[in-house]
Amino acid sequence: MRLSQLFFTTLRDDPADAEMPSHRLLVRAGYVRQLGAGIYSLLPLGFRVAKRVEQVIREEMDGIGCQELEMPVVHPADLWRESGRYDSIGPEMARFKDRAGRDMVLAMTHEEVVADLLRDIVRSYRQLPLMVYHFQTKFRDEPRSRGGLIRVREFVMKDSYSCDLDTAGLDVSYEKHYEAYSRIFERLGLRAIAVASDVGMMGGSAAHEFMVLNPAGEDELVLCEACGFSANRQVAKARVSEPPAEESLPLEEVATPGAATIADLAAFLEISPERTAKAIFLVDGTGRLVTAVVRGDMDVNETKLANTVKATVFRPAQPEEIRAAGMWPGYASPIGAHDTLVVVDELVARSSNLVAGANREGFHLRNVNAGRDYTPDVVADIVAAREGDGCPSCGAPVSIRNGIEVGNIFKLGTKYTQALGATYLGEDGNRHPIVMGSYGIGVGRAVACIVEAHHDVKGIAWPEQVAPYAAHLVSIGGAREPKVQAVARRLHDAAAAAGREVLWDDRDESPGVKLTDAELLGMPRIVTISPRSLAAGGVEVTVRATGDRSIEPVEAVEAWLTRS
RNA sequence: CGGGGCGUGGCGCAGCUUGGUAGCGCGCAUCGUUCGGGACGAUGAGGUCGGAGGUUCAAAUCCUCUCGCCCCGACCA
Repeated sequence: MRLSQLFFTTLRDDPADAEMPSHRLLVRAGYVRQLGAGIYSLLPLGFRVAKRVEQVIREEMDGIGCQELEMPVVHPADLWRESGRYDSIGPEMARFKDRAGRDMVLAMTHEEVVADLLRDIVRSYRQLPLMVYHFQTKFRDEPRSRGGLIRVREFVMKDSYSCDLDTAGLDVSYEKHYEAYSRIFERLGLRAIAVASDVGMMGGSAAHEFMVLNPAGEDELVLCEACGFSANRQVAKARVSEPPAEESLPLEEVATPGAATIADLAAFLEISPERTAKAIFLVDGTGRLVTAVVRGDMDVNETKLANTVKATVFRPAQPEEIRAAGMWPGYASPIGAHDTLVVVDELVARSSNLVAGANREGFHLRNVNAGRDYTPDVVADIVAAREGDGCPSCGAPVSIRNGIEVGNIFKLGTKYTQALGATYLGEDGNRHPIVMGSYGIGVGRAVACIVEAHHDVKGIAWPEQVAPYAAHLVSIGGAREPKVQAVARRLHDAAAAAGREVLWDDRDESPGVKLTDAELLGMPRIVTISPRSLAAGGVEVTVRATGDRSIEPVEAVEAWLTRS
C-alpha cells in the first residue's frame, strides 16, 4: 500500500479532547476518527488492526469448537420482553419503532437470540453440547463514554455462547473459554489477568473478567503478589485482623458536639476509627431504606451490599428519609431505628463496645454491641477491601490496582433458556432447559489496550501479530534517486505479489516527516531505503519496538517480506 | 443525571474582560530551491466565529435559550 494513496492523515498536534495514550495516538496516527460521543469510525489502518485482532480471536474460538455465525443488530422488542429484560434494562438500551409501529431495540447482547435459535433448532440431547459465536456491533447508550476507544457506545464485540445439557457441561465449556481467552490475550500482546467478578444483572453462578492493568482503568482489582489471588474489588473479600474479645460494657451516652464525621468523632474522643461504627443509608429500587453498618475505618462495598439484600440499584437516602426511620444523620446508628433493613458487617457484629450514634444531635453512645443494643436484620460481608488488607487466600497484604476489562466469561445457567422455553429432550425422556454460558471480548477496546501497552513517546509500536502491515518502507530521495525508487518499488511489489502487503511511504516529503510518521504509525519494522543505505550495502531495517537498526541486503529483506 | 470546562478555516490556539474591517502556528495549493530526523522563499485558497433569538447604529465579543464535545462523579455484562 502506498502512503500517497492511503486514506489517512497524521496530525502533528495531539487532539484537544484526547487524554489516554491510546486515544491520542490512534487519532493522531490516522487509525480512527470520532463521529460523536462514544462513536468512532475505523479508518483503513484501524480497520486492518481490528481485522487482525478478530482473526486471532476467530482462530482460538474455532480451536475450541465454537462455530461462527451472525446474529442481527436489530431485534423485535417482544424477544426482550420474553426474557424480561425489556423492562429490567434501563435507558442504556436504544429503543425505537419500525414503520409499522412495532417496538424494536438495538441489541446490547445476544443471549435472547441464541435462546430463540436453540428453541427452534435443538430438540434432542444428541444435538448438545454446542458453542456459537459472532462478531457483531453492539450499541449501549452508556451514560458516559470516555477514554477514546476504551469506553464507547457503539462497538464490535466477539460474543460466544455455550449451550450444554447440564452444569457439568457448562463447567467444561467455561473452562475451554477460560483457556482460549488466555491464549487470545497472550497472542494479542496483552497481559490480561483473570479475576473473579460480580455476576451482576446477567445472573448466573460464576464469572471471570480478563483485566489489563492500567491506571486509567475503571475497575479496581484486588491482587495478591504472594499467592496470585485476584478479584474484582466489587466482590473481593477482605481479611482484617479479628477485633479483640472484650466483655460487653454498659451503654453510655457521651456528648460529641459537632463531631458528625468519623474523623471528627475519633479525634474528639481520642480513639481509633476502628473503635467506631458508622451507618450508611441507601434506598433501593423498591424504595426500601437500607441501613448499612460498617466499622468506622472501612467503607461499604455497594455491590456486595446489593447482592446481600437482592437490590439492583441504590441511591443515597435523603436526610428526611433517615429521620423518618428514627435516626439522626451524623449521629446515627440502628439503635431504636424502625422501617429500615439493618445490614451489619460481619466485623462489626463480632466487635464489642464500639462508639456509634445516639440518634440525637451532638451525642454518641459508647459500648454499643450489635445484638444487644440493636438487632441486625442481616449480618454479612459488605465492606470494600483496602490496600494492605489480608489476602483472603493466603493472608499476605493485597494491593489494589486499576484495570480495564478486555474480556469476560459468565456461567449463565438456564435464566434465558427457561424464559424462552429453549429445552431439549433428554436421555431420560424428560424435557430440560439448556444450560448456557456467555463470553465476550470487545474488539475495539482490545485494540486500544494493545496501544496502551505498546507505545512510546514517538508513537505506536504494534506487536507483529496485530500490526496492520508487517513493514513500513521509507524511501528517501524521492524521484531524484531512481535507484532508491527502484528498490522500494521492488520490495513493495514483491510483497504485494506474495500477498503480504507492506506500507510504502512514497510521498514527496522530507526524510524527517517520513521517519517521524513511520514511528508514529508503528509498524514492527521500518525499512529505510536511501542512497546512503544502498552505498552501505542494502537497506536499513529498524525494529520499531526496540530501536535496533541494521543494514540488510535487499535480497534478504525481499525474502523476508515475501516468505509465507 | 449532578459538578466543571470547551465550541473561532483541516488540526492546535489567540481575540471576548472594555462591542467597531476575524488573526497566529501547523497543514493545504502553485512555482522555485532543498533532501537521513517534522526544510526555505514567493504567491495563494480556505472561516455561517456550533445554532436560534434578543440588546445595539454596530455582536466572535453583552443577554436568553438551545445543540455538541471533553473531564470528574453517579451509572455500567
